[in-house]
Amino acid sequence: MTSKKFYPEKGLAFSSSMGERLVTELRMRIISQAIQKETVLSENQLAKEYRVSRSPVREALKVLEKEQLIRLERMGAIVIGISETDIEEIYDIRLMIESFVIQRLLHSENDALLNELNKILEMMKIAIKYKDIDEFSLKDIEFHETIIKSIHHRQIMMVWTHLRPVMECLIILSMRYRSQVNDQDFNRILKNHELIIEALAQKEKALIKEAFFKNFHDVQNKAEDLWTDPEMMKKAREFNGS
Amino acid sequence: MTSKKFYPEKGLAFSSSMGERLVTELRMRIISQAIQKETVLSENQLAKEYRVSRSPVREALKVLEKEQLIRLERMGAIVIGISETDIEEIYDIRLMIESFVIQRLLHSENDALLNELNKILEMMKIAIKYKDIDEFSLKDIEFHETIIKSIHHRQIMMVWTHLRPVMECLIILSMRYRSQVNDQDFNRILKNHELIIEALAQKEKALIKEAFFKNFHDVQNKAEDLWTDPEMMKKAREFNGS
DNA sequence: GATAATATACTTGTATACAAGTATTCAATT
DNA sequence: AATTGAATACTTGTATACAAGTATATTATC
Repeated sequence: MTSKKFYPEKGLAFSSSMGERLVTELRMRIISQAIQKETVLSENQLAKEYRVSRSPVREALKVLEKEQLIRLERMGAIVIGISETDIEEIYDIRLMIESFVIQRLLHSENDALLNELNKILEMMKIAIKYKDIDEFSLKDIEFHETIIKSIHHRQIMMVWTHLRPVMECLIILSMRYRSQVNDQDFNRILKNHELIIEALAQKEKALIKEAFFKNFHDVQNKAEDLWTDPEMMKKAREFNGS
Repeated sequence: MTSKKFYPEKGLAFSSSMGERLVTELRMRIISQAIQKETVLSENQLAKEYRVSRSPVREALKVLEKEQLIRLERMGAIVIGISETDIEEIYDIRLMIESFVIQRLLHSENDALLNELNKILEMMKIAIKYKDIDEFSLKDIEFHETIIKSIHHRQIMMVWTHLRPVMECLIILSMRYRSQVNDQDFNRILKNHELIIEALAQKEKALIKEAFFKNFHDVQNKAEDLWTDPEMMKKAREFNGS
């Protein structure tokens, strides 16, 4: 791949194919508006640009279409991108998933889960300490994924898996932005996650819901202007660690 | 494509590529257990079998992997198939989606929707009258899809779109089975759908939920032994209209 | 006979070639 | 000047070729 990468290397699996790398990179470029809405992408053009053959490009475009980031038409793929409405709706789905998961969690043992969550939380703290924002974002997502995984519901997991890549980009960008604007946000996020763990330990539905909602509110609303301000987004896109 | 098709032709879009056709056919074969669990599929073998090149096969396998019907490994794709737990879980998701939709529907105008639903219901009746079971199944799904579409929520729609193909197969097979075992089921299903329309017209939450749940119960539980009895499944698979 | 090395027949990932279809351009004709 | 029509430069869908890696089977060696 030729030009500057916007998606963090460590988010990728060790041995990922060209196709997979292309997907993550294109996805990040579309969501961060480095590739603008309505742009027409063609397989040949992308193949040339990223110095690969059409096969992996084709594969990538199919994935992005399923994520509704592009529209595959007869002559070229049209970039759809992400609107503010989309972001709200994505959090609708996340809320749906996590509500379902909470419900199930009440009826099952969760010591192993709490242990795992504490581990991830500690890692989040370290990431912040060393100002590794991207790592922090990835661990944040891992935190929630761990909770979702714990109920062993394949179909819920599928919905999550399908949603995750896009949400991951949203969170990475949003966190990069915050790290430049308001450092203190991270402390609150850490606190929220501590609260979630505590609430899960007590197994009280109301408490758990409250903890989740609190985190939700914090995550969802804090970076609103990022998505409308091209300058801000440019900064977030080109941010590279500390 | 060479051998007998299990997926109804009319479920396919007019101009679908080899890859798309392959997906629907393989999906149906896996879900209906014509291809058994643990079977190892290779791109070359499938290409030879269906007389196409590796490209469309490859494309199809990628889709089936996303649906968790197969597992792509280094040497071949392993068929996972669908368990009874999976079916339950799929209906969990469907319930989640439809609950969300109901919630939204209460706050919006729905005359156009009711009209559309009545049209589809009438078509379902005609389909039954002429014993076109597959058409009935497809219309049943269209009925629910129409309701979901009506709230204009792209992300909910994405979850549905992702879930639909597998559910479509489940419903098609289940309906084919019922048509051989108990004709009267269809009348009840029709009644359930009438009830849904009426409830939606009255815009009363409790009533709507009841109508949906009633239909759910009927749909979910009636063909349980189909999924465990290979003989039954064989019949459902090879069923071709009246 | 048991084990190690090699040969082989597979597998996928990527590159490329070709066919069929579509938008565009530009010139000829009315 | 407007419109038709052919040439062209694109597009995707599919087939095929090649490289790199992996499992299996066979052979050679002890």
